[in-house]
Amino acid sequence: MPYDPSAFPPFAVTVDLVVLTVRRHALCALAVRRGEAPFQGRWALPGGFVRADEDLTQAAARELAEETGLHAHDPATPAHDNGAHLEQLATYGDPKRDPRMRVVSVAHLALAPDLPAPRAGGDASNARWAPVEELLQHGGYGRDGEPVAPLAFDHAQILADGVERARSKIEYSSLATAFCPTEFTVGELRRVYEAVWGVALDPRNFHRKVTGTPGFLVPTGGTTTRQGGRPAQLFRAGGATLLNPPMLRPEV
Amino acid sequence: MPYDPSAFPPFAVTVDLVVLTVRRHALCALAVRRGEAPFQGRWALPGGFVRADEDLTQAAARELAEETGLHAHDPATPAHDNGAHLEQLATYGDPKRDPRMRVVSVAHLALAPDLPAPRAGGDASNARWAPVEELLQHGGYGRDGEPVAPLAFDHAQILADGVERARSKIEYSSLATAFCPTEFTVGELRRVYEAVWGVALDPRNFHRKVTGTPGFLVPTGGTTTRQGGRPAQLFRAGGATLLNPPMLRPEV
DNA sequence: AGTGTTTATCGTCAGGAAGACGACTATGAT
DNA sequence: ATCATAGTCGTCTTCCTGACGATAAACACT
Repeated sequence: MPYDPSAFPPFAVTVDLVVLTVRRHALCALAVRRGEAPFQGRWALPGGFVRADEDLTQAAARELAEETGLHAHDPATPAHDNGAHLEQLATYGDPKRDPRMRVVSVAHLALAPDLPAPRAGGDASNARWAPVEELLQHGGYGRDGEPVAPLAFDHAQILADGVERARSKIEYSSLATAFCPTEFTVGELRRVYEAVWGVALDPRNFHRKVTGTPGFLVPTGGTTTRQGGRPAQLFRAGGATLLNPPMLRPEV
Repeated sequence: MPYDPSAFPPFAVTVDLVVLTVRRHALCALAVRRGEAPFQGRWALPGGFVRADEDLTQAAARELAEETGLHAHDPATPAHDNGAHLEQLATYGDPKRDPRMRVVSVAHLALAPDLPAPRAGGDASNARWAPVEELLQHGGYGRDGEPVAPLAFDHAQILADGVERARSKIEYSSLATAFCPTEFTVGELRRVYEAVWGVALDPRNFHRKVTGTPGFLVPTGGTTTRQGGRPAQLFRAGGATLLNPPMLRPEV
């Protein structure tokens, strides 16, 4: 039976990106300002159309590189090479999510260390890192006193889903190291957990947990650095990707 | 700026279903035989095109009802009403996954109790419950001596992802009850875990764990039934959806 | 030099949960 | 009556966690 184009309705397929990082003790997401209707001038998640010959992951990696300069490393890549972690998040396909046409968006979640400055088409004023609480609050006013408009489309929902994925996934995987540079201290890793979960963790118990889990952290031998206080050992992420038993997220 | 159809390539969007159940102590998935090319005559996961005015979840629920007669209950629905659990799994969009055209498939995972007999377009010979190991083994021979062909398209990968999702999700959620009828015993629930994980669990420790987790199981008062041996208390799924601490999957 | 501050790291202790199993109970089958 | 089968209750040991005391090694002052 030959291919019959009338047998199915055509869709546009996009990828949207939830790019998370930790800056100044807060979990932040990359937002870009929309230059055109609909939602012109509003903040949105970065994203774009999937090209005709492109895999979904390729499209997400391409958009990520275009927006941040980060190259995603394949989850298969063993060692932490300071590229961003990239994984598929979920797909959003409400018929009315884009008023122009039928668009199905395959959202991806990317986790990056703090380093990069955002750039959207070379124009820095149209891209920024914003604390996720700020992007998710509906109505009210941001830190700068400017009234906060909700994200465009269903991007608030996508962002919330991405944040929730990140929060739960660092419990039982070594994913939190994706927020850290190649070499990092136990304290830096702890501050990642604290920022992502929005809680305070006991430094001693945290240290015991992460250093006691085999394969999670490997000391780089080369040892100290500073962040104030006593020098700390430097580690890099070990081969272990699953954390068993998991790191427990405190209640309440 | 008006909508410009030439700005993006058109895609076909489908939903594919990983429908799992537990029968005769084995984790089984619903497979349908393809009636047309490509992969004519091969087994595949049930699925179909998303309609122009349909949400992705609606499309998955519709396909599920068409193939099994099961109606999915919304995850928001509180009580276990013997409908199937349905959730989005992942999206597959390799440019070459369908030789005819560019198809993006949003796979969904459904978990159902044992009861229903499969029916695909009214023809029972074109649909069956098959143990997932049998569907996933490449080459070799099935229980009936018939040579086993791999599933059509990338459905082996989708099935494997769905099985893995189910295996990990019953660890920390009450999802295993979706494999049980409305009322069930602790032993029946344990046999679900054993079938999904492919391990043996200690009946005493399992009983202590599930009855000791508040909100997980509620006794129906009406109490006994038989499955051989001493009568057991009947329970139904409680309101708790998260299992903390999780049920531990035995190693090795 | 001495003192205070900050962060890192090691240790101790009590409570909770899980694995291993023993023991007892209530059915149906022989 | 005896056995086989499942369900349910306890016990004991071990491991992990949370709470928290104590020490160590840097820097910023005075």
